[in-house]
Amino acid sequence: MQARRLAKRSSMGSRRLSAAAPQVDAVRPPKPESAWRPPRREGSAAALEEEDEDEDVVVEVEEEEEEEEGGLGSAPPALAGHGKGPLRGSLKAANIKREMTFHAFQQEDVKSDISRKLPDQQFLLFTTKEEDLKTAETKKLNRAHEYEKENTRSVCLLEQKRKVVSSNIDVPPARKSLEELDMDKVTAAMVLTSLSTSPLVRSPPVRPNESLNGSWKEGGFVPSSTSSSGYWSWNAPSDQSNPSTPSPPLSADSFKAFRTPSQPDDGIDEGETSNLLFDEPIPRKRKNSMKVMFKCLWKNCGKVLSTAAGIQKHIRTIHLGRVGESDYSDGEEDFYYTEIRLNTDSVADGLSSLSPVSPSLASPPSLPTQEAIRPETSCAKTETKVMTPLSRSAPTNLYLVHTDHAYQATPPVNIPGSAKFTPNGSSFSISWQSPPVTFTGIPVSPTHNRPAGSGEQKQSHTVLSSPPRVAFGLRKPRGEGKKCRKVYGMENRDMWCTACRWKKACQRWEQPFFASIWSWKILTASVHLESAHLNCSFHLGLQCFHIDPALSSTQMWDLRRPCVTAMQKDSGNREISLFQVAPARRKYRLLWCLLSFTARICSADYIE
DNA sequence: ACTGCCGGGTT
DNA sequence: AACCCGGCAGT
Repeated sequence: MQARRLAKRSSMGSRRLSAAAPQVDAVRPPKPESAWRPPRREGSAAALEEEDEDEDVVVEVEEEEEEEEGGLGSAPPALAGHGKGPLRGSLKAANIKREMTFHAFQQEDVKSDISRKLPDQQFLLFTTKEEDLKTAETKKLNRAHEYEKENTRSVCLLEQKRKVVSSNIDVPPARKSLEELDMDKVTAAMVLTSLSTSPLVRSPPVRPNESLNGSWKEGGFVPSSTSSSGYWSWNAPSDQSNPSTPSPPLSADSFKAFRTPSQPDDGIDEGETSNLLFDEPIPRKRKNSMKVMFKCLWKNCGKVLSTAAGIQKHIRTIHLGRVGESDYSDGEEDFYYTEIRLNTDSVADGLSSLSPVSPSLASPPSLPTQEAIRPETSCAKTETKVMTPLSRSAPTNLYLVHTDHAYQATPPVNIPGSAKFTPNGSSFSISWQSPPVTFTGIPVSPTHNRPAGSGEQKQSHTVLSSPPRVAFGLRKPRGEGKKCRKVYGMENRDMWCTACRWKKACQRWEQPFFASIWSWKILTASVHLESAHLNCSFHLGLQCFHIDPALSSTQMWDLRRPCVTAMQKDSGNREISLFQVAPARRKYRLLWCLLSFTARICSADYIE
């Protein structure tokens, strides 16, 4: 058998190579492991520039962005040296953004998010576009009409999106321009006014696009026709909107958390970051009922604190062992905690579930997930349990997916068809978090997006109350999304994701990051690398991303552990702007992932 | 009939 | 663990 198989495969493989090539253009020849050495703070950062140039920019906005570059002014030390460096390129992600309902708006978010969180890190680079923004602003008026047009074209964009995608990493300008600040103020005012603040929602810098995009301003990011692009839409409605928030003014704390000491105040981050995450748009309905909590993601910890500072400290001192520097944060803590937003309504549940202990009990509605049932690593179990309960209240936690098999990692937001909660537990309906945000158009596994299917789900996923109790067997509902077999065909079996190759549930086409959209915070995502090599690919949502070894090798960030960052365009409609991976045992841990598309930073933690 | 993928076996 | 596949179940 084996022989047979091997033979078969080998032959296929060869075939495949040729076939596949096109798709993976982004990928570069595998690099020796050496590439993965632990990052050296300084030097390595060579540039990661992605040359996306070729890509046609779908969005006009981007044009501006690209120009800018100069603004990197205050890049993190690590980056600074590089000069334009690698990351500097503006994230072209913007292109995509348009496609997305979010539009420019999102981009900004992304940047901001990133910068915010990882100030030290390359993310700063992202922030960048500020300058662009400036320019944009000036042009804003002129462009306004253009944007509108674009919006109208949003639909077209969908198609286009495939064409373009590139992502460059921008070096974030450390500071905001005055203009931006003003804009931010304005925006912030708007947002604040409409929203109770949430960490997520910080004053968004006003971007040209944003200004144009009235939809979200209004009460929510309603998918305007433009949004049609539709992938995402905001349903303003619910209060649940995640972002809403937080009593605890996370703002300050939370922000800090993200910021690196190195760039403490630039307001940029804030401004930028503040952008909104998708959440921002949600304006109106924010209830004050939302509460933000911060949960430690450290294995077997699960501690939940009300402030980012608190959780950071907890992580620093307890898990990172930095007692002495308890006050100093380099941002690493960010990787180990996540923010959870609780709707007061559900707070009770959430809290109960939050407790590191016995969460499982808390979530009655949640169906028994396979995971729960399956024997898994203790960690996994723990996480699962904890998360499950949270799913309702704190989806973010769900992102942590631990599976026994990497290939089974569940996308953080895996919403199996009809809003069922999949066994993986991690799945939860998206609705929960971002009630306001509805992911409408994702081509991919539509099923995931539709929580609505179940009667329980309220209109438009808005609320994710509880997973449908459907008695779903252990068997995962059959995925409706694309599957590797269909996509690549039997002939290209090698191109299939490992899960498909092993006849397991396909993950490649899942949309793990959806969730990320709403939770701008670092999320633990299910994203994982398929192999231990840099030149491996990992799947985010629809796309299979290939890590470019070359870039990776040049981009090293000081995360205190080996990690690599790389910018990559995806070969398809989605783009991954930047991601970092750190080796975690044999696997690599995806620390952050930025999808221009989603404009969110995600972190994935792979647990063996 | 085809496809997805679970459950469990093999390497 | 990684890999594979029989066979069930959904389409």
